Amino acid sequence: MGKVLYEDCKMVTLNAPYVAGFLGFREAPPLLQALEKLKNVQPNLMPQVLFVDGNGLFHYREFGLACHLGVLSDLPCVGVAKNLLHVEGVVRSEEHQSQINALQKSGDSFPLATTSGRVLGKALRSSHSSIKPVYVSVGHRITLDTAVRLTHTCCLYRVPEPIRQVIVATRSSLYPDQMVTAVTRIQYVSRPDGGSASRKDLYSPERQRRPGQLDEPQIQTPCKGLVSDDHWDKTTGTC
DNA sequence: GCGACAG
DNA sequence: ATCTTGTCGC
Repeated sequence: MGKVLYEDCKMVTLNAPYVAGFLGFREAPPLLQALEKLKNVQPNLMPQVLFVDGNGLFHYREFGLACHLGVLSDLPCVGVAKNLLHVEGVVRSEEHQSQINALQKSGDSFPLATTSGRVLGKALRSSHSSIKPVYVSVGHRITLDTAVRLTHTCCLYRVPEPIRQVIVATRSSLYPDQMVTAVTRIQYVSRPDGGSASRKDLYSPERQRRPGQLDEPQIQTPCKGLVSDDHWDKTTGTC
C-alpha cells in the first residue's frame, strides 16, 4: 500500500527546447532544485529511489534524463518512458510489435537490445488492462531487474504511480506554454508478494491538486518530474 | 538527403 | 507534449 507524503509543484522557466535525446538538459535542472527544496524543508522525506518520466541508459548516448538526475542527485533512479525512443536498432518494427504481442500477463517483459547485443532496458507490460508496454531502464545505482520489478510493483495502471501522480498534477496548466515541475513523494510499505499494486492500494483518491501558488506565468512548457518511495526491500525489489 | 525519435 | 470524439465500467 502506498501513501502520498509530500507534494510540491512549481512553475519554472525552461531554457532548453525539447529535443529528443536532450531531455536531461531541459528538465534535470528544475527537478534538482525541487529535490534541493525537499532536502531543506523535509530532509527526512528524501526518497530512496527516484522515478523519472523518461529514459535512463536506454538512450542514444546511454545517458538519458534518469541518469542525468540520478548522477547529479546521487540517488538511485529509474527511468520509465511511455513511448519508444529509437536507439541503435531498437525501433517500432514489426519485430518489436510481435514481441509486444507476446507479452501475456502483467509483469512480462522483453529486453531492449542494441544491434551489438547490449541490453539497455526492458519493455514491460505493467498492467493487465493495457497492451502497450512502458520502457524501463536504469538511471543510477540500481540494476535493470530491480528497476523493472520495482516499476511493476508501483503500477495500479500502466504508468507507475510515482510518475502518474506527477503527470496528473502537471497537466493543469492555464497557459499553452506553461511549464510545471512537480515532485510527488510516495511512501510504500511492505509488499511481500512482489506482485503489482492493486486498486485498493491507491493511497488517496485523486484529490484536486492546485498547480501551486505560481508566480508569473513566465513559463514556457511543461516539465514533469518524479519521485517516489521509501521502505522498499533492495534485496527483493518489493515495496 | 529527409524523416523518425523520451517530454 | 496537446487536442478531440466516443465507449465502457464502477
